[in-house]
Amino acid sequence: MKEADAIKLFVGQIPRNLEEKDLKPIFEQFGKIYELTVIKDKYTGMHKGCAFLTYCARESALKAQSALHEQKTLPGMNRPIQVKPADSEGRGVGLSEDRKLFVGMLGKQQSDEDVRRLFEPFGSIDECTVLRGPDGTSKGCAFVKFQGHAEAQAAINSLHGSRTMPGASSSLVVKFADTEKERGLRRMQQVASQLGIFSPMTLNFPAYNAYTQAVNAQLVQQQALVAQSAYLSPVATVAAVQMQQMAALNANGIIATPITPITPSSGVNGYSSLPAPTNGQQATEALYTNGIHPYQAQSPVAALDPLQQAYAGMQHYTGWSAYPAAYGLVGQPFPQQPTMVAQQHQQPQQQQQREGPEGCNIFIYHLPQEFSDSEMLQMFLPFGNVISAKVFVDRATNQSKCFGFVSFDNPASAQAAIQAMNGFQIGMKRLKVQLKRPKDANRPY
DNA sequence: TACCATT
Repeated sequence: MKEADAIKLFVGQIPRNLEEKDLKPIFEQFGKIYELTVIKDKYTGMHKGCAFLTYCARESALKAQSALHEQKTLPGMNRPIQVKPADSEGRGVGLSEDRKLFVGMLGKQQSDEDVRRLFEPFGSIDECTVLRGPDGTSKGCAFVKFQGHAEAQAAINSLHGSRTMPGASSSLVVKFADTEKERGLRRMQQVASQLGIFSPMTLNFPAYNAYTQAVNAQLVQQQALVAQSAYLSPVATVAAVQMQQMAALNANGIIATPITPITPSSGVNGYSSLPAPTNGQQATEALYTNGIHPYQAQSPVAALDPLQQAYAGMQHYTGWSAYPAAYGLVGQPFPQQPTMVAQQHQQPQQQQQREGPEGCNIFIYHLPQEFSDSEMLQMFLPFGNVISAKVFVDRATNQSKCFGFVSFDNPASAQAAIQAMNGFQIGMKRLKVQLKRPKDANRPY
């Protein structure tokens, strides 16, 4: 079926709305395709914007690479498509991890070529890309991949901090790019800052002892929940913990006050009788000062996958663990254990825009710009079985329109989600969460 | 002060 020396290609810069069937015509003009797979998130099934492509013939792969790589830009993308042998094909060349550099503090006007010239003296460059925003302006940083680790290290040694580029606010940064684990962590931190939660490392507030004690007590419960749900799915676990924390913080005005008041179920954990910290930072610091976090050495989390470990890791750094106070605090009965992710684990495919029965579908507005299907899904997973989660995207720019729909398989979940999340403040905005209007609602007859 | 996308 395929030649013994066939090459598996990695294809990058694919719009997330294109599936295999859409991509096939683009690639089959270079030969018969043996396999074409869009890369999706293992747990959520979300399109990652790239794919693997194997032609039956080696020659077809070479033709496709030379015709397409960096040559053509797919609609909605701001960089040309990437077509090159997958990392797994690398013979002799080391993993990209230890030879790929992140370069920061570049001038906004520096191009790929400018950066390449700067790094050329240190060795052969495989890849050199300035990162750009949706409007095409440089983010002032780039990736530079050398063929070997030593060359990359040499570039760091002589270039890092060596000069200040025109227009840059400080001297050139040259370091190894984040590993996958670090990227996960960084994403979590972004979400954390979206929610107005800050690193305890940067703050120095006095500890809240009573609060800290209460939180400490809750940690036991939290560990139990984590242990339980770990059997379902790591993401579901994380989502559940995260959402309970968020919802509870929200309910207590620690990071936000919902427009729709949530009545704390009093006395579930005795929390309501404790002095509430006036803001998230104090809570964070209090916990951190005592060195408490829910994922100690013996925690059941120890054996979980990298994604979850990334979350667990973040708790060390960002003090996310400072917000567990919350258990049982959400007025709304806490949603049944989410199972959608676990199911999807077997069948990650065709997560189309399914709609639930009337009363099961909710409309969410004022989503953060950077929330995609995946983030919104995670946000609502804890309220029940999610049938679909769709953020609407501008077709021209591929940018979120900041609203979307989530469908559950039962009305109670939808109500729980509305109750807990309507008015939830994120940054300067509050989520609007309400039942989706039935299709024919506004039609006269 | 930013980290694209590798099953």
